[in-house]
Amino acid sequence: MANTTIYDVAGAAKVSLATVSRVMNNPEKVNPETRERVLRVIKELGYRPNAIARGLASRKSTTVGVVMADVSRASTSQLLGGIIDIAKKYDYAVKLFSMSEGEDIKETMRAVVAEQVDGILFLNDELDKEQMNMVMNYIKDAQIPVVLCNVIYEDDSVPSVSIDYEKATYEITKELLAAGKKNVYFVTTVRRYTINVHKGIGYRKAMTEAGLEPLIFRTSGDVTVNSLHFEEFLKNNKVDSIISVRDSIAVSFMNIAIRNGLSIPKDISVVGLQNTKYAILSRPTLTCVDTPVYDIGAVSMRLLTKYMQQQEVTESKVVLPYSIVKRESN
Amino acid sequence: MANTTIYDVAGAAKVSLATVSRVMNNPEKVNPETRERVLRVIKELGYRPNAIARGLASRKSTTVGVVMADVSRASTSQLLGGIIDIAKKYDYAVKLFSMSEGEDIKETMRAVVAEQVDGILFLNDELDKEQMNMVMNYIKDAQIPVVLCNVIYEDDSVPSVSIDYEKATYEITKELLAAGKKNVYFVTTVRRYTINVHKGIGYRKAMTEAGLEPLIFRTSGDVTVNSLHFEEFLKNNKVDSIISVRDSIAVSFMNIAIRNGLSIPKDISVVGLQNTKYAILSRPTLTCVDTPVYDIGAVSMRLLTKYMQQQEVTESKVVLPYSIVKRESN
DNA sequence: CTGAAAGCGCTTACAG
DNA sequence: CTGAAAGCGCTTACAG
Repeated sequence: MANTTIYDVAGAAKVSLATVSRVMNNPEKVNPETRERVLRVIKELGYRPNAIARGLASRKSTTVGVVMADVSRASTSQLLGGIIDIAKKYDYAVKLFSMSEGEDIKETMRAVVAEQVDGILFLNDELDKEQMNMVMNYIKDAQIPVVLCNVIYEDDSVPSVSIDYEKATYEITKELLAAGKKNVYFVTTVRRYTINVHKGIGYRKAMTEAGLEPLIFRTSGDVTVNSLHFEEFLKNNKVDSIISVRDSIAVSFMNIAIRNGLSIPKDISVVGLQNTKYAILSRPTLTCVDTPVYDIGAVSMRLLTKYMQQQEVTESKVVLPYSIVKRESN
Repeated sequence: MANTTIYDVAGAAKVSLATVSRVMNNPEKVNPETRERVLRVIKELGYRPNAIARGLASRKSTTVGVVMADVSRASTSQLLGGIIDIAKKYDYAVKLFSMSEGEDIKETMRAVVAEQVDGILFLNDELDKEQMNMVMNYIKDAQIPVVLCNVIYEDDSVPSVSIDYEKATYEITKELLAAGKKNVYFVTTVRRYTINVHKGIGYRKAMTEAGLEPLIFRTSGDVTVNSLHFEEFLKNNKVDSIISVRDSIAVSFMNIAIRNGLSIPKDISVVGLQNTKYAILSRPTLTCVDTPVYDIGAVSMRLLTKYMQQQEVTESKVVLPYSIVKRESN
């Protein structure tokens, strides 16, 4: 039972291997009786076609490549959750490729292509414009469908799924301003992730419209590092509210503020832009823009199946809705 | 440049495809001059062998299958981080398979085998004994090397990597008892994950040795659910310390306790058994057994490469060291 | 050291 | 509706 092949099935069902293959791929072209007989044998032997051989013969691997920067980031794993569920539903296998900082990006892309994936889900939002151009051109040359998954890239020809980060951040900034806040800081990462850049644009817009100077504070995603930053920050700046690109950074900020005798939200309002589990495990709980990360993953995967199967796509740039979850921090 | 094949390389280098293949797989068998010539052409054309074709011909896919329950769990993604890094180093591709609750386990295993992976990393610790037996037998029949990654299974013939959860929990329970605690509760999940069961064994042992009755409280991993549980729990029980199988649950507990006017650690000591980011983002910060999850993933993958390449393995059950990180919560 | 040839386990026109 | 045969892009004994 170790390795049943199509020949074994053909032999046991007394048909040719071509017929077995047809039963699996074009059942309607096979006489119902023969079909049933073959199906029975397949079941009996627990036969599953060798995916590699099938891939070579059909020139389709029914595998998608997921290219990401870092799995351990919460958003990455949430995206993966959505991707895997939908991939399973459509019978695609999922191969993972990481592009760590400092590694050869082109080499990784070459590996992805060599693995013969039928489509690519690109989740790495840590590349700069030039690198993105290179990667996208490479994929285009290889003629592999691609969907950007929670990554912003200014080229309308590349399909993508995300939310309108600019608008969401604009909106929540307006809310803080409407509540009478003046010194609204935008706390973002030192690293320039594409989506965080867009959050920043929305924030600036709201501030500028209100006749205020944008106030931006950059810090590390590493909690041990940003704690020290925040002590400094609070000492040197007048601040009545902050908007943080990451929930964990917002929570870290709240902890420092409270330790320094400040009260949240009385002295400072705090909002996050993700709505992860950190937001409900903090004290006070964190008001957030809710980014539907799992859905972004799921929808990307679904969109990619359409491209891989040459189905018609009406909307190549999907913008999912978001909501704002009001909690205790503002 | 879309799809360079071995024939293109052979043609351009004026050798047969067999020689090109040898340059890639057994370079020492090729005349250095020819080898250099071929390598130059490979580089020029940006050639990478079609992984699928190579897989079929060599009957090795250089792919490992990672079988897990749920990607979005923090520990899963951390394990994945270690796995991916090492897989990349050894030139293995990584394919993901999820086994969600209620799905057909055998069907998933059939899929894994059909995908022709060279080895399996099994991360799903949510199966019961019977299910594990079935899965392990299936893998054995298929003759695919497997390593259990942070999963406990009582069969010494199956290689695995984890820490000694029993001992770690025993130790930290002893520490609490040594500090004079009497009502030490073990807070675990309703679901019986294999590693949590082993944590429980260590806890019971310490309690029993101290002549105390084990006090076990089961709750949900879902914060909105366990918050309510904890209110009830605090009302009805005398408790001076808790040990939680998950950091997030410990943090949730602290929040509820503090909201109910209790002080941590003055009234209740709290410790976690993971050491995730939750432990440093809580107020107070959480004392933890530090489980080196990334390392468990990395070491599992390394171990698996040895099996896949028929290298000798001296230690099939790897038990990694852990440490205890003292913070503010006890 | 190198090439011709068989074969990996499938799919897919092509006949019949 | 079914089978024989070619072919997918490689690897690997086998000759030479």
